[in-house]
Amino acid sequence: MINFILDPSGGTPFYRQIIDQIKFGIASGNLKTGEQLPTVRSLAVQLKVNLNTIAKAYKELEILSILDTQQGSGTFINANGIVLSDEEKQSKLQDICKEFLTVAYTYGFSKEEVIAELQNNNLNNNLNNN
Amino acid sequence: MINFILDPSGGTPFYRQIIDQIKFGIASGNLKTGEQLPTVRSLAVQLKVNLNTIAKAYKELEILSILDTQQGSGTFINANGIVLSDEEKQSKLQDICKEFLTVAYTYGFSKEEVIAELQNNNLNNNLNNN
DNA sequence: ATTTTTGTACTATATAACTAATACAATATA
DNA sequence: TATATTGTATTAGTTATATAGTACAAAAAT
Repeated sequence: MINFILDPSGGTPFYRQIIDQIKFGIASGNLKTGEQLPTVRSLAVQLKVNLNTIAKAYKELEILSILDTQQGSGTFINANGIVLSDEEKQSKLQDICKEFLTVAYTYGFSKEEVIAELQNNNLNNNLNNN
Repeated sequence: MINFILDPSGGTPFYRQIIDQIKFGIASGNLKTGEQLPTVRSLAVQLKVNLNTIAKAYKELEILSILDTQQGSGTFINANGIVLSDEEKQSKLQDICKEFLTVAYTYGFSKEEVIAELQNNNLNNNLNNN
């Protein structure tokens, strides 16, 4: 379960706020594998936006294999995060690490600093089966 | 020194490609502190875009204190990465680490995996004075 | 002091992004 | 088999983004 909330200021599009909250919900363990998300209509009503805005968020996450959706029944958290081959996983890992280090270095942080902070971070997830 | 290149396909805006290449140039050590970047006009001619496109990239990096620019003389790599107070630095470090871990977890990577890959990464920078 | 070089500001335009209204289609349920 | 529930598709309108053309302003160089 997760409590969706939209911030109209700040400039971040509604659909992206929803995407981020779902991603963080998974990463933090608040959304479990197989769990059903609110229907596009119910969440649209709750957040006072059009149902297409919700559908757009769900769709993007479905393309990433984060969600699993069937017309008629609903949208669910997919089993094992994003599905990639071993080569793709390794390449993706290198990509996101390089991107992250570039940002960190540009801010003046050292590799040791970021690793220490990562180890200190208590964000955890419920999907790992590596 | 750095060799700018623009990819018209791929959808990434020209000005953002320039920003990314400068950031990576700094993170990789190919751009040194105090080094002058090409003038907005010369780079615009070289890349066959309008000078405002270059100016927009330089401007965004100047706001982040990554570049230092003076009308009449040119644009230069600023001394010490982004300038922040200790509190701001710590907060920023936590922010980017949380963001990074969320992405990593969503892809199914464990904290150990990303730390191992970070340690394995040989990207280095020339700005650290921590 | 004049000219050249450098970044800046203003304006316009085309494209993309975002959100909504509403109709459609597939599945589940009574 | 109807009907309700769920996601999907189409269309439209508004706003934001990206880029360019051109004029302006500040600093350096002569």
